[in-house]
Amino acid sequence: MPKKNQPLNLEDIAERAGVSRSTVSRVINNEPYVSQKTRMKVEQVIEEVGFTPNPVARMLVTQKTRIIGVVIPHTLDDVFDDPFYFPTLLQGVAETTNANDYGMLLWLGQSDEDEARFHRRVLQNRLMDGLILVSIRVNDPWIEQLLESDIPFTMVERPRQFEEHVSYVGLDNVQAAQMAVKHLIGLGYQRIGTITGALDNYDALDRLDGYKIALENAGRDVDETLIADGDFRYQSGYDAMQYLLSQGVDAVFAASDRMAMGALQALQEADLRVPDDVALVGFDDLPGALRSKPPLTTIHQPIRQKGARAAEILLNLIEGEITAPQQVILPTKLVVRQSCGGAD
Amino acid sequence: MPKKNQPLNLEDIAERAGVSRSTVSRVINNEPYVSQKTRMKVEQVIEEVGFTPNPVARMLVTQKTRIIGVVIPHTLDDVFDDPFYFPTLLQGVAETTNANDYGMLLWLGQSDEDEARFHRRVLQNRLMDGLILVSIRVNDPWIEQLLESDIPFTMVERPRQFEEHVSYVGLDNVQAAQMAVKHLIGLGYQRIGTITGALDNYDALDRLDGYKIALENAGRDVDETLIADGDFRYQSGYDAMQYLLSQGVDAVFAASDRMAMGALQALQEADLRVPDDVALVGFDDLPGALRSKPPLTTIHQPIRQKGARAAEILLNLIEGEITAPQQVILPTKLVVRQSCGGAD
DNA sequence: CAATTTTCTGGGAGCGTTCCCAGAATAATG
DNA sequence: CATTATTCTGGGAACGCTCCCAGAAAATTG
Repeated sequence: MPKKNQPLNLEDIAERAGVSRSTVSRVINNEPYVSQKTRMKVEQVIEEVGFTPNPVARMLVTQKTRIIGVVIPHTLDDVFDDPFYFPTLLQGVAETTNANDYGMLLWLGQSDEDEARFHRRVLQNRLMDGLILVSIRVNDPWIEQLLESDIPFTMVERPRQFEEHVSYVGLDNVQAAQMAVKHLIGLGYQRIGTITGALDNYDALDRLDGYKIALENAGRDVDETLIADGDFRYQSGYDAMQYLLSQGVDAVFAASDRMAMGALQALQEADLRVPDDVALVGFDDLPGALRSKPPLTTIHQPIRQKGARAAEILLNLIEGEITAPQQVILPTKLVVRQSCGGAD
Repeated sequence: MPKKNQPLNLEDIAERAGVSRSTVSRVINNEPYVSQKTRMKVEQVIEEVGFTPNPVARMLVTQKTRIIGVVIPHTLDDVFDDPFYFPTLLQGVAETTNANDYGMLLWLGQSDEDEARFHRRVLQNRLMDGLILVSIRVNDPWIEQLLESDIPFTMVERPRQFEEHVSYVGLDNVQAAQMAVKHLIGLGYQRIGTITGALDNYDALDRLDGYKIALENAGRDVDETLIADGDFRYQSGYDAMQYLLSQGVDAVFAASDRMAMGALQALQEADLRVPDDVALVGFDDLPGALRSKPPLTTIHQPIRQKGARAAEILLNLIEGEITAPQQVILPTKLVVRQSCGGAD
């Protein structure tokens, strides 16, 4: 028998096993009401010919694809100045999807593509049971559109709009930034500046808030001239640090490690020592933070878990295990190294 | 009219436009033999209700999914010591898939998952028209299995087995490594060592070959004691450098920038100056190479294009534009910075 | 052991498309 | 204006599953 390249189907298996299509289907889906004997026979045939049911046909009837989308809009160049974050997050998502036999469709916004087109492509492609939104900008229409479309989705930042209607896995950014700044205050620094992340980003806003709150809690005034706008990237940290030096600071909280490293560079070029002349705290705890000179005091965040949890919530939403939006805040912790001083 | 949440189908559109299902299908697929008048009418209705045809139903009949898979087997921890590579490659792939309205299904092998299970999940999931294989290890069964299964696929490294049967986009690694080492020779270094990549990786093998060839071409003997095994990662570069110092070297070619940076660290700790005491050349031209101290001489490779081209070839293969396997070698170039000396 | 319940099995319908074919309408021909 | 060629249109069949229902077989009852 010439086995032509085998798109076998249920009926073929049924025939070979001497049963009906329906029975084979029952066996495959582990349904009850199949006698032990026929079940074994069918399983044997399936094993023999290496049959896998056509997922597309199944999707068509069940109206479920077992695919989730991961959307990273806007060009990645921003995100990728810290290329560590994104792959780690994806690994977290994959952890969950792999374990639950879901697929993961990745949507990367292209720099030269207009946003509307990208939105349409993703939203109209009705191939996904749900979506994970990564690094959504403040006021981005994604959230609203998705809420209307009633496609289940989760975010990996705490949004500020629609917060109670949206599922997300976030950090206690405010709290974390507060910890960092409080630590600097505790060490006796007087003029503590900050380098913010891109202020169209939810995390950046929260970290800035945390900075302010920490100062206020310590009974200090927030000096707006000590707040330098950055965008999470190395270069912006470098530039911001130069500005802050002109303002006079003795400590700086940077909203990302990449910026802290940029700041470090600026300080070194100005022949200033860290932490003796200026203390530095970052955020993220990148692998490189450990190796910088001096090693960077920073806030550790569990990126991988963020992805994994976000995917878990999404799957629960999809499978109707839960129906109300779910919000999770993952813990961060302050990792004290040498860049903030006070260790000795 | 209470618009219940709208899974409209062709027939619904047909009704509203006063035509038949078939005609609507023709309009959507831009087929001829539709009168201008009805075409306009149908298009208007589609626009009005915002209809998109169900992709799953379409897949079922056309037997095409317009989805490609990107497979990164094995745990990513290796790959992610250099997290830059992988996202950049994905961006390249996305460039092509976005432009051609394909989706990109990402498969990340999980560390705790056995390989066989992973293979099955990806191969049996007949949801992809083709695959891109990233960072496949030497002798990995993937290649053979895929060749048998006649699923179109491309690789982003030049494999050493089945080379003529496989489509790939690679680098002229041998040539590139040769350039690097030749450059060191030209600068007069005498004891030139190398730190290899993980030797179960095709690129690593080629780069090692290039190193040897360069020495031979210069009429020198290859001294095996000056070849230190690394695995592309920072730490391995550090360790290997310490070994090479014990052997006595005045220049080192590292098969990745990450390892070169690790080596740099080892050199600094040994109070040796680069390039005065030991010269260093890396591979990859990571963004960080520019910022290391001293800036790293390295081989630049077009990662993003690699992804884009691999995807292009795959789509051609899928759509039958080409049928024979296609091999592409992308150019690399030597970027001379300070770490190799001779600049002044 | 007849009557009822329970387990098991097969076939029809349907998911929403595309493809194919036949027939209607229109245009081009002698 | 009859005939042929061409454009246009609609409906059946198929893709490969799951779901539902009805009927057969087996197990459980009084």
